[in-house]
Amino acid sequence: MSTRELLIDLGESAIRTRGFGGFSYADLAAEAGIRKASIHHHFPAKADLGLAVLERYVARLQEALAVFRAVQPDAAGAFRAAVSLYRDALGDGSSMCLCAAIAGDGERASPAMLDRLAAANALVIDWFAQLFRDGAADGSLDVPGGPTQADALAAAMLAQLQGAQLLARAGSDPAIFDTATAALMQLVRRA
Amino acid sequence: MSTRELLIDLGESAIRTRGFGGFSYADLAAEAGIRKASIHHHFPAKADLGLAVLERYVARLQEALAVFRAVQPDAAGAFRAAVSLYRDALGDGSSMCLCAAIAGDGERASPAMLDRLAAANALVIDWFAQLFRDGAADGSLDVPGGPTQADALAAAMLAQLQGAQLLARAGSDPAIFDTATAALMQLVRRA
DNA sequence: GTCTATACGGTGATAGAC
DNA sequence: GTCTATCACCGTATAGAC
Repeated sequence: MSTRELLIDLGESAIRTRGFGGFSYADLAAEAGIRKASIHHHFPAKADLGLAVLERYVARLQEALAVFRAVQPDAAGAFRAAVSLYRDALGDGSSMCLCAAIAGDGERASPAMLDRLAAANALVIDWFAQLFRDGAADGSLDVPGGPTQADALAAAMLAQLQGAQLLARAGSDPAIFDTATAALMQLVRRA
Repeated sequence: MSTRELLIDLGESAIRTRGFGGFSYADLAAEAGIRKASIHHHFPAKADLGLAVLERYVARLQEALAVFRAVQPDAAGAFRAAVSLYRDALGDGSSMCLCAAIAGDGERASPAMLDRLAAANALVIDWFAQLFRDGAADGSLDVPGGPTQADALAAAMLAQLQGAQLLARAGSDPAIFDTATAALMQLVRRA
């Protein structure tokens, strides 16, 4: 693995556990086993690293969501896979998905990062909305309000997932995520 | 108003818009019109200020929730009032409720603050749980799953509200909050 | 690509005068 | 209670040798 890739890995992990403002090049250098100045060679400014982390993350997220639709037999299966994705992002309870982590720590991210963040949220919401429409059509999901409510429900779904991560991390207990998502999952899942 | 109170006001506002790690004594001093050292007189360490902000906030939150139950004719009214409280916390779209803000910016808050945060979340969840049980009993709320699901639904409700704030701030648009909460509100509100 | 060395502002915090 | 002055440290970032 290239040093650049390693730095993106470590950067993503750092952002997801401590926020974009919660780590320094010194931290990263120690973890990577190189010096601060070497990081600046790959990412001149911290915002450059943040953007690289975010862009790779969004690309992977988009890919993962597409795979869910491709390999799962129905909308319900893809839905469960997506919820698992957010649950897994919690790790031991100190981490969150990158979007929630960046949104969480205020305005420390660069404008370019905030743009990508908004685009990433929109991407996920659109994916859920389509999923709910398909699920209502194929009968695998019981969408309250029917297909017309798919868009609002999709935004609610993402808010639910990110909010559940926030609660779980505040309580340092990943199990909180399950409690906080069980209700909406039951509503959307056919018995 | 005492300087101490003023500092707590400014501190709360700063935390809710920029996170606990997102403001400095220098910022606060400029806003308050005094010097940094004067702030240290009232709050020797930044964690002291953070704790004071959090404690006052929790006390006020508890009071507000109690008032909702007292003045609203039924559980549905109190429910709507609580949702409005979280909606109003957004301000122009750059602010969040204190709990979401502190939970959001990683581990910059002191252990004492994180303890209070967990307690505050539990307080709100318990309030919602009781509300849902009462609403199911008085018929003003249509609680999915009935009173037995009140606890899980209460956690989901708080996650929904905080997540909706996160999304709204990420998009710099308070209206996103309404979209992201409409679905769950419809589920819980009797037609 | 990585290093040493350094610049420079910001940060939380303290001492002591008024 | 507020001030000036000062502190040690950490943050991002740069220059230039190897």
